[in-house]
Amino acid sequence: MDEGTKRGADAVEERWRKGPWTPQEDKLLTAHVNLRGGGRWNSVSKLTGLRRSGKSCRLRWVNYLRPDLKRGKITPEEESIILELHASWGNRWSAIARSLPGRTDNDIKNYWRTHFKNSTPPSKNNVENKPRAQLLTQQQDEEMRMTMNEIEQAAVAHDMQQEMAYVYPFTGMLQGGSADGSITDGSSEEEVSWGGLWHLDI
DNA sequence: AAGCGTCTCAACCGCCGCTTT
DNA sequence: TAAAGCGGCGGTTGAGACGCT
Repeated sequence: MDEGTKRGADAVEERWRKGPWTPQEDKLLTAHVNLRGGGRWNSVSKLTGLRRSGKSCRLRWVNYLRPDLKRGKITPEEESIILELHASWGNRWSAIARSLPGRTDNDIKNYWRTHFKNSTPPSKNNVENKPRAQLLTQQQDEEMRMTMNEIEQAAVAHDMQQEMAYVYPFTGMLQGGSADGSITDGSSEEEVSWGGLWHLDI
């Protein structure tokens, strides 16, 4: 059965914009996430006035707008991590991405397809044949080992978020916004505020 | 300089599983 | 408890950039 017919929210598709994001849309989304945080992506699209689905907003943020994203080529170190983790986990790109701070599952997926798809090394753990639950347990063990490294990286990401707050100072001008980027309670005013932001010449 | 093939990356689609009602 | 809503994930595609002939 077609997803669009089954799921009501996604079924009204004509009203959603598709295709490449404009700089204005990027700024709106960035400002909103900086102000109110991620998650609840459907409400993000409503509150910002963006004619994008919640899924599309999430994807844009996760793959492109996040301040802690690392740009540029995959380094040899990263490549060896990808190879190692892929041997253990298979195509679990999001899990692999969590072990490579600043890289998205999309980055890794694209990189793998380009460089290794047609020369896949034999998986030492034969991951393709393992049940998902077993994979998850193995993955959790692996992730536990990465924890200390991730804590360090999170600290770096926190610094970068503060930097973003500097880059997008107009977010602080909005009603309900606070200087430290903390999330405030939703109100009937916020739609008005975001509607106003949508019309800002930014 | 033009044509062609390859690479890179942004974005969409469909499915799955968790959460909420 | 079942259904609906939603977020997350993996697979796939298409357009633009780039390099080679």
